[in-house]
Amino acid sequence: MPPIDCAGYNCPVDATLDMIGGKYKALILWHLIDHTLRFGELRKLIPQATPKMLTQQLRELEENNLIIRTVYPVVPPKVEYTLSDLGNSIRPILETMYKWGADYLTQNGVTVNCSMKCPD
Amino acid sequence: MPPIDCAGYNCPVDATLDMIGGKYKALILWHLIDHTLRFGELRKLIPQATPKMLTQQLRELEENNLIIRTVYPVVPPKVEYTLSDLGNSIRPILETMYKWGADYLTQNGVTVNCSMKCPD
DNA sequence: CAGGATCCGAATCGATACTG
DNA sequence: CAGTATCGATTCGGATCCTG
Repeated sequence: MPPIDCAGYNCPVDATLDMIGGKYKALILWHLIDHTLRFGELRKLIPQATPKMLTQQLRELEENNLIIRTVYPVVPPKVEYTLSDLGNSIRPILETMYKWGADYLTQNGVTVNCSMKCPD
Repeated sequence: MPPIDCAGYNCPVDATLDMIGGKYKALILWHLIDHTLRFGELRKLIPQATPKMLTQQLRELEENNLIIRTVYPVVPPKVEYTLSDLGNSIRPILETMYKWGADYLTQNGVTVNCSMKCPD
């Protein structure tokens, strides 16, 4: 493992955090694994996020090329979100974090009764 | 704390993000791997963090039991920070994120020339 | 040496209302 | 349906000065 200016903002770990560290980003990505979803579906899956926040997070994920936004020129409007290849490549990170977090919560008496993709 | 629902803020991935997502937390944890460090040493390793921020992040890491703060009752004051077992257990996450981030940066033309523990 | 205290501007987040 | 626009509350982060 190669050198970089550790102190700088370009540490790989920080770069990763910048990509998925946003308020609802991990949740959005997780929901999109193996699922193409529409805006309204994401709203239902993540009700605590206001439309504004959801839009913002989705736009940032799109800018980072983690997700693909497809607009169908129909009425009523239809927009679908799906993971890009880059988005898919991040799956191992989410899974590693999921496992650690689940262990941690469990050991602290929190019952983890969902796979985080549960709201199905 | 009772069961959680996916949509709630207690998804394991979010719990993990809450623990290591702070401004300099990943960096601090990374530096502490295999190293016990004093406050002043951390300051030199992470010069972009003001003392205030560094203290704040360290306190939060301590509250989450990721690090151990040892105060030696001497003058001048001497305080050492070291990873707890829980802190050590998070290493795989940091490494997974490091690898993904390094690949990403590399593929985007950013030269990653340090191991993030480089400032040695 | 290792911080605490204080001030303040910037950024984030949320609730609500409105639109093509 | 899939967002915008606006406003206000909260939080974050940095600069500066102070202390046991």
